Amino acid sequence: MPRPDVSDARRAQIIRAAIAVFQRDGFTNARMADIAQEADLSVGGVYWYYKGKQELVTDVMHHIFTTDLERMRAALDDERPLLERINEQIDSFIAVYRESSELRRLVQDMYAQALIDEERRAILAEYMQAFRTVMAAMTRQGIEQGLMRPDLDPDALATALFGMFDGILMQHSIDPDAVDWELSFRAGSAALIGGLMRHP
Amino acid sequence: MPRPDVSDARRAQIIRAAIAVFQRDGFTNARMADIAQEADLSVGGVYWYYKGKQELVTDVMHHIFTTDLERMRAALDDERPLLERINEQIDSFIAVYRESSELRRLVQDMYAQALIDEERRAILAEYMQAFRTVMAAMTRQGIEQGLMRPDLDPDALATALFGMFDGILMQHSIDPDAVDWELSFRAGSAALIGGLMRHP
Amino acid sequence: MPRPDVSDARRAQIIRAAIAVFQRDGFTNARMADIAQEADLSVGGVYWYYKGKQELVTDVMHHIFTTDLERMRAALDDERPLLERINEQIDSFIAVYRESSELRRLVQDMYAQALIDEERRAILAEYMQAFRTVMAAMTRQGIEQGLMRPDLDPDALATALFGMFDGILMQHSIDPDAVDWELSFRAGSAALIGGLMRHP
Amino acid sequence: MPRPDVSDARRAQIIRAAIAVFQRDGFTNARMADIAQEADLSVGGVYWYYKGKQELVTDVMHHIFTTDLERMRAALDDERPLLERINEQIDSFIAVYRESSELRRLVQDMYAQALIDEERRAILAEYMQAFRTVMAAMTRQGIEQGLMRPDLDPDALATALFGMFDGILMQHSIDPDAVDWELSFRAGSAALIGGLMRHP
DNA sequence: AATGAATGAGGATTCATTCAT
DNA sequence: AATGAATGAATCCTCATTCAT
Repeated sequence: MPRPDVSDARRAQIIRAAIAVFQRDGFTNARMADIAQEADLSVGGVYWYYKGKQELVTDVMHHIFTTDLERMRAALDDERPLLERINEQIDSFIAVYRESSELRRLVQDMYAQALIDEERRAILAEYMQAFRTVMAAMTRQGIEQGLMRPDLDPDALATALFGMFDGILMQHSIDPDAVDWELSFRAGSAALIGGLMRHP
Repeated sequence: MPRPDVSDARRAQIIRAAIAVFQRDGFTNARMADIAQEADLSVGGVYWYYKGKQELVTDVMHHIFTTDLERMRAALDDERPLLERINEQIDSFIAVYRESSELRRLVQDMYAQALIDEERRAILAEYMQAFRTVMAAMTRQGIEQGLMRPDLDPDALATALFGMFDGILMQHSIDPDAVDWELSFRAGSAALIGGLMRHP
Repeated sequence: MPRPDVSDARRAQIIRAAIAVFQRDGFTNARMADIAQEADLSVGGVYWYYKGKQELVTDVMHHIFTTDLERMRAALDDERPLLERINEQIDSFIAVYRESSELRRLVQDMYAQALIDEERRAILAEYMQAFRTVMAAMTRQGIEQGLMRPDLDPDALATALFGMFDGILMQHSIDPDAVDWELSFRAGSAALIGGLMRHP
Repeated sequence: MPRPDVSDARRAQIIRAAIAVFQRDGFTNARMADIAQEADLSVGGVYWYYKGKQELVTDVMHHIFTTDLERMRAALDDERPLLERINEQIDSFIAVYRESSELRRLVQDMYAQALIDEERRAILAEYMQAFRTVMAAMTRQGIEQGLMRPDLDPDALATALFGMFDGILMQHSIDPDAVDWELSFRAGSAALIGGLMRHP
């Protein structure tokens, strides 16, 4: 009678612990021993499932972004009216962050890591590109449908919109008391999208 | 006859070296020995002027932001027409980054550091607040002057605008080939500010 | 009906795997996990038959030398003419090495181990002594039979002869291209034995 | 007033300590911390002078062989009678080992290392080749001068002779009580060289 | 003022060994 | 009998910091 395979459970358990420790201490300061303890494992136990700290960091990054990426890609094939979908994207962006704003610490650290490590940079680049692709496609549809001004640059605007969201969260994580991120999200996107409309 | 005090020159020399090394390797990976070498000093020489790595990092952060902070504060007391001053802010933001885009690596790292170290968080928070204050004051003036819609939230919009700039640069630093930051800057701010106007 | 006892087969299987891995990586670098894999067993499976790495190393050493030792001891009771037996020893030494020169890596490693571990030293000492005993006995017979010069020291010459063989193989294993071990064997033993003869 | 440069002294001090520890524990088992302690330094102190354990091992190997190598090479340019020089080589080989027989442990370990590490193999190969070159050159001179039999293979005999010396020491280090290495040296080389002579 | 040799705590990683199943 | 997940002690190496000169 073979024992049930606990590999997936263990890996999940380790990832959960790693996220917790990385959030608290940052990728560089985090110690493997602490991750092991947080995962109720020995150091060697963590190494049974992960080759090393690098791989753990990379896997955490993938793990963090996977859900978001899938949602964004799904939005591309959506058939509903444009403004509805745009607002849905914004709403889901807000919802995700509201539920797990503490993950922001990780994202911030990833941005720093990306400048030093090529593999991590590539992961982030893929994620960002996916978001921009969705936003740019929506703008293109808006232009085609006559909703938006025809002289717009969809890619530049997608970059600006994603940047706005990201930059607002950044400020919130640095100074939570001074920044009402949700209000800024809504005000900023309303103004920005308003500026795109043909007859505002 | 006392020798001339070279302290300021030395500190500047060390800061310059530290910026170079921090940019290349990140705050955490950077080694004091490398900074010393870059500054043409011995390790002990660096410690003569700086208590330790922490202080050096902090000082670099202050140094990086000081110029920007002063320019922004000056804009508040400016008497010229609003749109002119807004555009000037945008232009100078662009100019600064164009000349020293490699400093972005440091900023990104600072964001990560801020989540771990309270003192560094405070420095960043101050800088961000200063920018938002300037932008919000301008929006308030725009509303008072009847240029902009009266239902706007100046603070939220300032957060959104600063976030947009910062977020665009973030994307550019992660994926330079995929992001035309200057175009995104101009397209984004045009749309955003356009959305604020009473009669666009 | 009890299952057939596979213990001996398993041990042989493990020894075979251990020899392969020890040859490749050396005793110290070799990992139990690799030996287990090579033996198509789990790590725990190896430990079922062997108390630990130490015992495995020791057993491999015994295993390697057993065949040689038995052949040498047989030569002592041989009734054939002296020179014939000497040449046979030399030929079989050559034959053994020709067929399994890769085992030399193990022997070399054993010599190093012997200096650190007393039990392993004893195993080697026994093997070497057996060879010397055979060679010395032959020399004594040669002197008694009037073939060789009466002033010879049989033990010293046995040491020299065994050393010569061993030392030639050592050089070959270090620098295979520079050393024709078989030629050196034959030239060396011809000269050495020639120097022992009464009327050469 | 600059302090005197202690680098050479320190390196010598570390090498001395490393030799002691390597002799006692073998290259692989030896711990950097023990070497540091033996050298009256901290671990970091050792690393100030040596990049790592590898470099320390390599340097020790070079250090051990340098003297021998130089003596051997000098013998090639010697103008004295052949037999005198041969005997001198043998005598000096004996003298060196008599004074530092405990170094043999290191040599033995090097042989084992050589099978695993290419750089170390090359160091040993160079040393062995140098010895063989000297011995072969002497044999060639012996043949040319009519002292030795013309059908000899100088290279093979050089290999055999060096092997004999090395192999005798090997046996001595494994079983000091059973092996009179000096006697074996003299008996073995007398017989071997006797076997080379034209009119013995 | 400045040097740079020296310190030593800290952290990632390895691997022989164990043991619940 | 056999598995293989899990343990944790051991060890190499790094680097911020100190201090005698």
